[in-house]
Amino acid sequence: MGGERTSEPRRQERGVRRMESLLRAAEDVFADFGYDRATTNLIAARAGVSPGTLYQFYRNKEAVAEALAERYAGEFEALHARVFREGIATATLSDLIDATIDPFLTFHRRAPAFEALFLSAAVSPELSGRIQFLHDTAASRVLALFERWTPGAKQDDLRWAAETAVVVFRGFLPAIKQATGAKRTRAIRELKTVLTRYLEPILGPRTTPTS
Amino acid sequence: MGGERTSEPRRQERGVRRMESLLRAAEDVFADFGYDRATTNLIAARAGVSPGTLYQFYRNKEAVAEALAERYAGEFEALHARVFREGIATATLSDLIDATIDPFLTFHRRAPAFEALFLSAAVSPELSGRIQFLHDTAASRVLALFERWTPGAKQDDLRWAAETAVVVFRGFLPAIKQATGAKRTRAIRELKTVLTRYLEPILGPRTTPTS
Amino acid sequence: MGGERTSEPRRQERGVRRMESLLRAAEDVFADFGYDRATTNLIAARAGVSPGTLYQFYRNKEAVAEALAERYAGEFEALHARVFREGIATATLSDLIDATIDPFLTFHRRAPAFEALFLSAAVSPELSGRIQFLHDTAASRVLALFERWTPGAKQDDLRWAAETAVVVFRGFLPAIKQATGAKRTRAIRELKTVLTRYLEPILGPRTTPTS
Amino acid sequence: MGGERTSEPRRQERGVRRMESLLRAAEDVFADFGYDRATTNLIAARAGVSPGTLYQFYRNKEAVAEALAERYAGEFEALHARVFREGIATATLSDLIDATIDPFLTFHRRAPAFEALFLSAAVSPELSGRIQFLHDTAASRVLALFERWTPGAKQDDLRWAAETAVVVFRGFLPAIKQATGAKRTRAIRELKTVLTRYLEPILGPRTTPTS
DNA sequence: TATGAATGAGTGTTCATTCAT
DNA sequence: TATGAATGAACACTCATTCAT
Repeated sequence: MGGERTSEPRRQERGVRRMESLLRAAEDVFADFGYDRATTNLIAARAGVSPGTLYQFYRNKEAVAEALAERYAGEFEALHARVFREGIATATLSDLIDATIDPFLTFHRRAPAFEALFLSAAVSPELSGRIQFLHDTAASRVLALFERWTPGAKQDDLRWAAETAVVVFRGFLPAIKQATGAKRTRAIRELKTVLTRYLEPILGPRTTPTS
Repeated sequence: MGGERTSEPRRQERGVRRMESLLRAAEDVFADFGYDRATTNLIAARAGVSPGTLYQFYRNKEAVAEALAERYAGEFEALHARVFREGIATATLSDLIDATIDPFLTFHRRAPAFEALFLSAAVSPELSGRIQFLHDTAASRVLALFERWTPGAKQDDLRWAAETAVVVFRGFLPAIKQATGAKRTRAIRELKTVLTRYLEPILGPRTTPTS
Repeated sequence: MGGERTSEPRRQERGVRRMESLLRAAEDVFADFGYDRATTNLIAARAGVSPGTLYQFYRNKEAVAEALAERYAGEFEALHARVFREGIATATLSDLIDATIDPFLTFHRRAPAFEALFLSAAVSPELSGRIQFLHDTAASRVLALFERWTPGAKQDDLRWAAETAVVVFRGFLPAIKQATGAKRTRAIRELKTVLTRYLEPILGPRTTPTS
Repeated sequence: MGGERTSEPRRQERGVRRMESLLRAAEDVFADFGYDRATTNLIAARAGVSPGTLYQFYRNKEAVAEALAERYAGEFEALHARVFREGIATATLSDLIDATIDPFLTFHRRAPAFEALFLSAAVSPELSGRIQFLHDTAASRVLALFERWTPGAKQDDLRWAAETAVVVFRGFLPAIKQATGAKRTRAIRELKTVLTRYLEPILGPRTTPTS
């Protein structure tokens, strides 16, 4: 009886581990080849299982991508929650930008397939929707941050500033990911410079957040 | 005599027209589906010919993409030559940015497959090389422009400024392409604002170019 | 335990059976059409499977041909080892020729695609190399046989005699394969007569092999 | 009027020249690639004309091969007529073999596509028939020669001797074509030795032809 | 649940042949 | 007659997906 009981969770556990390893494999493969050129067989092989097994856990290739996207979205969300939490206390705009940019750069370094998934637009309505959602989420979080930072500003200007900040950040990602060492450092510095100079006139240099 | 003369070229003309129509079809298809999901049969069909005809003019799918990329590169180059010509005479940095950005936005609107070709890195070494080349070309042209504009500045700073300007521009492209009407206008304005504010401290607000 | 043991191999067994049936089908098709005109789809169909299945076991058409050639080469080698074994004890040259020719005729009757594969030179470097190797192997085996039979003879003469014997044998194959019944018997007799009369002055009519 | 008259033949002349150059090109291509891998476009290109032109003179690929085969057959026939003419006056069997073999070796060296055409059996009933016909013609010519040489012999034995001689000759061709220099000479010598030793008991060493 | 064999529609590509000029 | 563009039916091969075990 006890054996029966424990065997069930054990199976689920194994299943979870399988899904985990498949997802990791998919991450590798999507990152290396992009969504289109990635094959489910290759993902399965890299996870050390047979093609059939992959389809036991994911309905199809798209579902694998979506599961990965979901995970990314979750981590992204958690990161947002952490980074944009109410009590973000920085003295200067420059500090604010540092505090915001750096965690996201780390995130992107640890999510190698993020670009591959959220760039190949034509994948699926599901995914296309999700990328838009992520972008909007990011923008509205940034907007909220801006609002807290500069309470009196015009909503519309702040909205565009937030949108722009996100666009600039995303635009820099490829250049930053591709660079290493000193070049990477410099590229990041330029990104922050761009944002600082753009945002300063809008947000003010050292306005203190209200809360 | 005239008949003789025109009879020979007429055939080549037909071929040239076919290549043109195939390239236009390829532009459509690549723009709609991306390189990977585009099929040669679909390109041929959209050009109104059979698959074999495509292969009479292009060795394979990659060759079609490369021909299109070549054309884009040529137009890009011509645009560069025009935009970054020596005597670019603008009073203010803002004007300079207008004079530079606008033609490129027009170009990108008229080259719908540009992104599709120059984004899917894994297409071919040929193409991967070309994208890097285009980027470098753009950056060095911008650098030359900056040098003429601000003769005294530190080379390295200008180089990074140029690089960054190109990165920012490219980063904005998707957002601008996707927007229409007032949103598009505003997006472009934000792009220019970003660039202006970023470059002003480096180039000075209204330094006159030497030549 | 036994169940465990057999359950794993059962899958491999199925695969092995498939490879076998594919190879047999390929043998038919290559024999009927030659390498060039044989199609992988036809081979798959004759094996009762879909095209994809063939490619699960063989990388491409050439690989199918090579697998078949490999098998032939193996059987050929085994036959050689058997026919040209040390203690070949025949009283007369005629007997020797009988003992040598007959098994090879049997082999060639049972290897219908042998000619198709080893004749169409342009198949692949792999195959082209193999045919030369087979020929050389045959010739050197025959040479060794001759040397044992006629220890005192001049090496060079024996080498050419061996080469010639192989050439004559191969030359007769098409005529023999095409003939049936009495004609076949007679053709074989003529082949043996040709060889006997050619070799007698070189090897001597009834020299006994030393070992 | 005279102009009209001469223009007609001139056209035919040009046509004949075209057919000639096409045939020569086909000979090259068939020799290099074999019938199957040869393409009509390549033949046309090597003849310096367009594909369409080829089809103006030959109904299809097979017809090109047949025309070439026809030419070969004609030359072959002429060669036969010359070699096997009534008054062949040689003192010894060895001389007879020399007088017969050598011209045919020359012929085969000058007809590079002969093997390619007459080996790929599966080409067409036309061609398959022709190869059989050529073989039979050769055999019967040889038979006639043998009959003149040895009037008293048994028809059936002579017929098989003739058939065998042809088979042996054909069997040696690849080996001889592939060899050069001293090896070629030796290979030819072995061929002649094989034939001499085989035929001597049947034809007698120096029987004089009756006529 | 896991395997890996099996499927088959679809992709890029070729090439004998036709056709408009 | 000559051209070379055009055709389209194959063909080799792939890969997402299913299925028997």
